[in-house]
Amino acid sequence: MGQVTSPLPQDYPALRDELLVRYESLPSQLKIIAQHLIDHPNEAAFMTIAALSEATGVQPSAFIRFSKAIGFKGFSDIQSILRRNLSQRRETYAERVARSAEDADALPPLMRFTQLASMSINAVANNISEEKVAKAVDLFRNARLLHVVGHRRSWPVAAYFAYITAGFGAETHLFSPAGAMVETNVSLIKNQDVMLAISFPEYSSATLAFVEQAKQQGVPIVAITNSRVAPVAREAAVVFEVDQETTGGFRSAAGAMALAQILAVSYGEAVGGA
Amino acid sequence: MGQVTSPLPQDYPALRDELLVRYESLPSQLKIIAQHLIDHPNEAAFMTIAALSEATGVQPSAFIRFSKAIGFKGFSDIQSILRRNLSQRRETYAERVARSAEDADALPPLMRFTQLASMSINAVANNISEEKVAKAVDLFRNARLLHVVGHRRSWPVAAYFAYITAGFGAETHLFSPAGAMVETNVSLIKNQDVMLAISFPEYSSATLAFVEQAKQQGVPIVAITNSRVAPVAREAAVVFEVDQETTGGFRSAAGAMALAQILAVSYGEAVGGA
DNA sequence: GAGCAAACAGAATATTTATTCCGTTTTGAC
DNA sequence: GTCAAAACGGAATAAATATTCTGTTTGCTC
Repeated sequence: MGQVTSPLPQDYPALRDELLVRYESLPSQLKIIAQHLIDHPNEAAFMTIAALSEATGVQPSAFIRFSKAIGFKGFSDIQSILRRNLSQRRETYAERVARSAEDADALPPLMRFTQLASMSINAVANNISEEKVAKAVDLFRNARLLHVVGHRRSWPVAAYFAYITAGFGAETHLFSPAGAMVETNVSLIKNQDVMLAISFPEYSSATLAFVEQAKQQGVPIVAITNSRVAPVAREAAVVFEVDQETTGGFRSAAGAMALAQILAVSYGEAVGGA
Repeated sequence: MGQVTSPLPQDYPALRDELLVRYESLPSQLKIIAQHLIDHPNEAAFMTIAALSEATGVQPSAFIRFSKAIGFKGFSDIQSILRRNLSQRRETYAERVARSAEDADALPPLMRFTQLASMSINAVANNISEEKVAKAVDLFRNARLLHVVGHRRSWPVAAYFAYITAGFGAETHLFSPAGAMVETNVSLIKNQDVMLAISFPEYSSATLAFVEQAKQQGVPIVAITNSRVAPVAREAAVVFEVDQETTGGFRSAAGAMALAQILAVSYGEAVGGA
């Protein structure tokens, strides 16, 4: 009792700092609690211990051990700090957007991009059809090799799709972004394959070249692009349109990424991957 | 019982409207309560009935009468509405916990992922701060070389950021995903550089190794990760937390992508790129 | 101003929620 | 491997909080 100890945190910033300092020295269950309080202070502020226990998978009694380990009398002391902090909260995103509803450009600059991303995703949510996804997945699962092509800003989408499907055990071939080994890449395309092509304006000529190679080999194409009449769309067996919203000349990749995830996970479920 | 009545408010705006409409027709004590809830919804959210009784000078039992007069079963129902309103993120998070089993999977399967993506982006929008972005951008623009590291599912995010900043004329070095040329990569890290590290569970050991290399060279780290106590966060000068919501074990990359775009475009504006 | 219905205060009760206790398991040192 | 200390899980208990109940008061109608 008479030992030297840092004073008990009285507000949330102090509490957070204290937890960050102590984190490494805490036992496993208490680490989970500390992390949860650091990552989700607002939720924890008005959840009961039972609910937090459910959310974290840690027993209620551990929350008391945790509180006492930090120096508090009980968990309620910690919660009251969280609650005080919450009552001085910032305006939420939705409120800020609502407040500057009409003059969209009056949005805080950072908000423009998150709003853009939301719009992009909503567009995907509204336009996607189960049938098309099923059709694409059928092509994927019956293929010998699954080629994925995308350059420039479409490259991350391609890489994302390739990563997830590879995790499901798919034989995936992601075209490397450097144009260097074009021939090597092309020579891999065989009759029984399928190709996912992702292409947005201004359409990369390299992507288009690969697509036409595939087409000549009789390989079906699944396209993610912005328009039914985009170059890759005309060659494709299945076309997913993602209308990329723009603000100030910047496009959001969020919709295309969400779609890539949907296709990849649907594929995974179809092949019974974990 | 069998009478026509307006449906019970489910969220705070609806509750507030309902109270405003009914206000004049309420008896005196209940008027006081209604006014207090309208004027101080945030405090009321986590006060006990006893505390509210003290604050308003109205007996506890009146709060129950009030709740029933509006149509609720008890005052707890009203408080849960106030609490949901207080932290918008809690809505999604706690809902997931509360009805994880039945409701989440009831959504059309494809919708799960777009909804997940929206949640992920909202979380970013709510937590981002102009100061942190400015700080990160400052580090980026003053650096000799801008290293970008991310593996596995973080790789697309890294590639996206690298692509956009390169377009603004940044000297960008994107660590190649194959572990092959580790030494070559590491030897590029010099004193005057900066590193953007993107890392989510399960944290790639390769990413962490690069980060520690950079740290030893005195290179400042900007981290995009899921928690303040994540491995890369502890080394970093600036930490952006992106809480990756999950459904059925799948994470959405949408939030991280949106953040990468924000950072990249902010950098572009700072250096006056087109 | 008598009669009646609605509203009220305060105590009693039921319910929920935090905390303690203790036997078992895990961890770390030798 | 053995032992001791620390950590843990889960049931039991204590504390708090919400809700109900009852006798009393207020306000309205005639």
